[in-house]
Formats: sequence, structure tokens, C-alpha cells
Amino acid sequence: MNKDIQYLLIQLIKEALKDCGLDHESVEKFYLDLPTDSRFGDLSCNVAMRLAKLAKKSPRDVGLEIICALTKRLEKSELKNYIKEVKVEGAGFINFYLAEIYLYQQLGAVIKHGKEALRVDLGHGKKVLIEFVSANPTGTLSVAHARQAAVGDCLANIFDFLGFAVKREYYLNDEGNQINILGDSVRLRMKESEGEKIEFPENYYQGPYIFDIAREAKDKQIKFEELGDFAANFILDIIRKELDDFGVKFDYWSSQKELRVSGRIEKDLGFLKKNSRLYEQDGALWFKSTEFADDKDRVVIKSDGSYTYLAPDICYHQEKYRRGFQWLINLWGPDHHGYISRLKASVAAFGHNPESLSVVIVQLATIFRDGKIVHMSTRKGQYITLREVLDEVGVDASRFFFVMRRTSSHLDFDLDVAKKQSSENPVFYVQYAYARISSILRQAQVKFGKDTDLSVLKEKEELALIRKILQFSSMLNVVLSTLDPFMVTIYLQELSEAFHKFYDQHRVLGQDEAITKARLALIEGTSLAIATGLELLGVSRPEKM
RNA sequence: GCGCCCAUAGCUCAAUUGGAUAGAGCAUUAGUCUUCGGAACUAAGGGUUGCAGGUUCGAUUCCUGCUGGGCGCACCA
Repeated sequence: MNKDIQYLLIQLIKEALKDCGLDHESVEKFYLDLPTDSRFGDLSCNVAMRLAKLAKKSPRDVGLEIICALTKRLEKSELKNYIKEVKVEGAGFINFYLAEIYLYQQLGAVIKHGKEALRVDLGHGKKVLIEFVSANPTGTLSVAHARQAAVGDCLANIFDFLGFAVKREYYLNDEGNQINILGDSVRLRMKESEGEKIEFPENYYQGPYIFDIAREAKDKQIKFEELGDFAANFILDIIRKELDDFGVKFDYWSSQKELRVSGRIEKDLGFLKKNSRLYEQDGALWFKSTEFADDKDRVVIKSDGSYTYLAPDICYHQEKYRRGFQWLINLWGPDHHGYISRLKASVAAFGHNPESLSVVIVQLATIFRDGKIVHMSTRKGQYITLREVLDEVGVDASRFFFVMRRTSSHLDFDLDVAKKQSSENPVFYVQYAYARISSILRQAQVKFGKDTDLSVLKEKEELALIRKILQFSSMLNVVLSTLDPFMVTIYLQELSEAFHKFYDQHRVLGQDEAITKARLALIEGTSLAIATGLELLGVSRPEKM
């Protein structure tokens, strides 16, 4: 629903409240939004229920009183012609029924301005950095990373669409313990290939790719001490290729090693020290994160003099602010949720609002094949990879499926369903609607214009379809406030359904010319909304299937 | 032991962040096609929202206590 009418109505409601002697300031919050069901009108407001107690009247009576004042206000307002009816319904909801003329005008705007009409600028150029995947370059990407990649990229697309200046970043843990172990894993495999009998430790990287790296390292005569870096770079090339094939492009690849070499970690720790946020105990250096709502203090320098993971991470996030970003969004796996409070504490210790750092926990995905779980075990290198999923079901289905459930919920990913080209598979249901529309538009003999009269669209299915198209921006609004793009997939399915229902009942072509033109405009608007939604998801828009 | 997340129809999930008769898809059953793409549409059955309390006009949503599941609780990353 268009933001303007919502905004204007809220102003009117507030004025009406004043007229009634009701104090809207004392109401914590009330909403004016889409009702739970379309039979309750186009916009629904709960303010009467919120005020009932204060007014010592029943919600319905308060509602009637408000409507009385509101109707007078409406008469004098520019919205006069757009609101067909206002009613108190249910427990005391004030429901607004929009006039068809409003729907026609809005649809007309979509036809005229294209996807710009679906867009609302909410970002105003605010600089957002969204960091995701950031998998250690010690192995190829798993499905957990794949889901993060899909969700993160989609979120970034939406931020971009909503007028934020968004950048995508991948943070590289390119040194430290894991890289040392990686290098040593390669070294052992090299020795093994020379016929030496070796004992391969449990905690070493066992994946098959280690053998490939060992072979190449031998050919290129890489020195033992450089094996870690060599292997990491080798794997990083694979990861980049995988992400590229998945349609995810990062703006920045940020290196932990570079950060350490730059000396900025010492500087930031120095700043904390100067502000008495650090102290020594048991030979280690601790950060007083408890001063900023963490449940215990955290070590930043171990007693052996080396950094914990937190030290460079504190600095890394300060770097993000120093680079000018105003809102930091991190996508992490569920095993990192305990890490949120300490990182936020560090942000606060530098005087930033902890709210400017948002951490989205992306739950794991369970892959099913033949009705059975495909088990994952990183240690043995027997995990199902992003590559395998991509090869098996393709980019479109993968991206749609990984985003399809609430990000905070576990996701069951059925490879067999994702491969199916039937109604069981939601991505095909949506793409089919798009292809169907494309087909009709190809065959159309007449063309609609910007001045096409849309008011001939009076059928139930036509109006329902227009309403659904106009919900595009409020859907994105929900995504923005929840930082969860799964709503896009639901919206697209609902929109496609509304189209299929319309299509089933009414013909577009070969009707009275005025009707054909108007319906062509209607399906063009539908196509635009579907295309824009699919684009945000990173899913293709096939005109033929 | 402490902390976080989850529990909704046979299955996979929603419920606009406290709103209206808890909704979709799949599966099941019964229907709709000579025309724009049937990869579609219509209808039916299916629920004590894990259990027990509490808060209020109103609870799937918030609070408390249980039960069952996942994950954290490092001078690992």
C-alpha cells in the first residue's frame, strides 16, 4: 500500500483524536496497516482499542466517536475521494475501504513509472555494510554458507532498492591457527604422496581438495612455511568461483592479516586501555565488556601474548565505522549467537550506538534427498557443499529455497522438490505466472498506453490483483524492519496466485478493446511486480519455460 | 548447572511483532478443460497452537513453571 495515503491517514486520525479530546500521545503505539484479512478492508487501525481503557469506554464506542470526527476531517481532506468507507468492525478496529479510483491511479502509476513506482526511498543514501558468509578459507562452502549467501545477497538487493548505499563484504580469516593446521594438513598429504607412512590427526582437514592442493604445491615447489597461505589462496579461488556461480558478488574482501599488519589493532586496544576498559589478570589482558551489558569480561590478549579472535574483530568493526558506514549488518551462524553481546559491548566502548550493529543469526539448513537427511560432517570432509546443491537444482531454485523460510528458523531443503518442475515447487509456480503473462503480452494485437482507462477493471479478481500489486512496498517495509527477506518469497507466491485466479476467470485478449487494453495494463503491472521481486531474490525471469 | 533459539493441520511452514472465525502449500478426496501456456483453477476434510498457570478489552505472540528438541557456555576461530 502506498506510504503517502497511510501517512496522510495517520495524520488525520491524530487530528480526529484531538477533536474527540483523546490524547494520542499517551498511546504507546497504534498502527494503521493491512488487516489480517482482505474482508476487513484495505487499511485497519487499532487506536480505539488502545484508547478504550483511558477513555473508560468500550473499544467500539471509542471507535464510533473517532469515526465521527474523522469523517468530518475527511470531508475537507484531499483523501476525500480515495476513501470509500470507514467502519468500526470486530472488537473495535477502524477499517478503511479504499475507493476503486485510488487503485486505478496507483496501478496507473506502476504502468507509467515502472518499478520506480514500487519503490519507496527509505534509506536516503544511508551507508550500510552487510557482512556475510565470511567462511574461513580452509574448505569449500557448505549449505550453511549457501543460505547465508542467499539471505545476505537478497537483503543487500533490497537495501539497494530502498535507497540505501549498501556494500557487501566478506571477512577473511586468512591467518592464525586454522590456516596453520590447513598448511600442515597439506604438508602431511604431500609426504604421504611420496610414499611416507603418516598418521593424519583427527582435527586436521580431511577433505578431498587437500590432495589436489598437495599435488599442486608439489609441482610448484612451495616451501613448507608458505603452505598455509598457498592452500588458503587455492581454496579462496574455489570459494570465489562458487559464489560467482551462485550470483553473489562481494564489493570487498577484507583481510584479517592486513588488519594486523596495519597496526590498527594495537591502536584500538590502546584506545580501550586509555579509557580503562582493559585490565590484566592471570597474565592475560581482559576487556571489561561487562560494563556494556555482556555477562562476563573477555580476554583480548592471551597469556602467551597472542590475540584472541575478539581483538582483531573489535578493530575490524571499528574499521567499518571509520570507513564511513552508519549501519553494520552481520550475518552469522547460530553457533555465534553468544558472541553478539561482546561485540556490541566493544562497539559501545568506542562510543557507537550498539543499535547501529545488527546481527542476523541465520539458522542451518537440513538437506533432504529421497526423504532422508543428507548428513554433514565437516571434519571428515563429507559435507554437502554449495557446489553440489547448485549442480543438482540450479541457481534459481537454490536461491529461492534458501530464503523461503524465516531466517531464524531451521530450513528443510528437499532436493527432490527443488528439482521438480511442478506446482509443488514454489519457484516454478511464480516463474510460470511470469512466463504466462509474457506469452499473453507477446500475442497481444493491441497495445495499452499511459492513458488507458483502467476503471473498466471491476471484477473481483481484477481488484484483488491490483491490491496485491500495490502491497509490494509495504512488504519490503516488513523485510526492512525484520531484516528477513523470506517475506518476498511469500508475497511472490500470493501475487502469482492472485494472477492465476484472475487468468482462470477472465480472458485478456479478444475482448472489447477497452477491456483488453486495461487487462493488458493489469498483467503488465503484475509482471513488473513479479519481475522486481524475483530480481531482488536473484532468481531469473524466464519469458518462456 | 547457566544462557539463547524452537515446539502451530499427517508433512513443510504462515499469522503484518498483542488483534478479528489461527491461514497457505504439499499430501488425501471430489470437481473444472476444444479458445490468451492445465506447470492452472474450485471445493471438502484435517487444530484443546507441547502441558499448566498468569498478565488484559483481547495471547500462537508477553511473564512464570514444567515436558521435549537444537545450539552455545574457551586465554578456539
